[in-house]
Amino acid sequence: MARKRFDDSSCSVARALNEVGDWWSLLIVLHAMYGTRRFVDFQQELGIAKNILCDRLGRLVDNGVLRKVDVGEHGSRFEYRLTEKGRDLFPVVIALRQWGDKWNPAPEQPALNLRDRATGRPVQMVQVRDADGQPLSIRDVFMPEDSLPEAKKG
Amino acid sequence: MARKRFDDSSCSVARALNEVGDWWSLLIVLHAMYGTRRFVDFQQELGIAKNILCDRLGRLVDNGVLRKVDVGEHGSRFEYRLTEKGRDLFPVVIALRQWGDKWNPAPEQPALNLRDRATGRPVQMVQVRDADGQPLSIRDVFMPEDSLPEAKKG
DNA sequence: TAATTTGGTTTCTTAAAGCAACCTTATTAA
DNA sequence: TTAATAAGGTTGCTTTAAGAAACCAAATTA
Repeated sequence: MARKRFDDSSCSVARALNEVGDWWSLLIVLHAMYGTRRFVDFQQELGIAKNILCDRLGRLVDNGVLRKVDVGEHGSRFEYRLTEKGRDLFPVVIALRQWGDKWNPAPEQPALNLRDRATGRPVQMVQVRDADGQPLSIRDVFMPEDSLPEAKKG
Repeated sequence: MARKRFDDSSCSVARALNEVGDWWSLLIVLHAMYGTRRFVDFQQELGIAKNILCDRLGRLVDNGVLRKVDVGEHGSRFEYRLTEKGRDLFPVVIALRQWGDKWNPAPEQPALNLRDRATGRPVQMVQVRDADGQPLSIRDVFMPEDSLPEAKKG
């Protein structure tokens, strides 16, 4: 693969993708949000090779997305739990799932049915909103000069 | 790499990641949202190898995220423009950028400063919201049985 | 005490990423 | 009018990561 790293990129999306932008990491986070915590459970649910899972869990822990908790008192039993940073990926994951449900629905699979625990009502589509809460499309926004990526500035 | 494909996965996040979940695709979409349309511009802005860029653009076109437009009348000049499906990734990209700005801010780089074109006011944080528009954390929601991923059902 | 589970590590193979060179068709410059 | 450059690729080679399978040690369970 010889992947390019983006650790030092001036773009925060690139840096974010460096942490969770590979094939597995975001799926691991997703399953962690579904409630998975144990190594073997991730392995079975995702169908991921153990060495890759090791690597990804370690990387996610290093990046502060998960933390490794020693359970079972004297070693050899661990749980991987989302940190606040990891839980903060909630809108990203849900937005991605809603996009997938909309544009590549599985014929036999129901779309995301995420509900407010308090009221039982389904959640809204994740959207970019203006200060008044109105949804904005990409055509409705602009970015001041200083927010554009490097190469576009000169 | 020998990557596992998720085309047939029952999880729409996995299928979404199959289309835009690699290292480059989402960055290409991001730059397309910033206004980039030409092959050479993507190449220079992203610092991506030409063959990889070719492959990714072609894949994004195949998947209906971009469309290739013939400009310059008689061939050899093209533009890659976002489709509606591509533009629909707006909340995903913005949520990811906001996450990156929050958790891995670049010391010298300003955070995302995206503004409503109509009012000039900054956009809100992208969040999952209940039916009344109130932000929900992952702890505030639940998923009915039929929305859980395969492996958790049995 | 033996078998199994958990959470790994090691080795090997395969395939993708990245680099550089090359190529064709237009356009621009001399 | 010819030469140089730009756009948009393609090809071939090298490096490196992904994936499969085997192996392993500590702890738990039978």
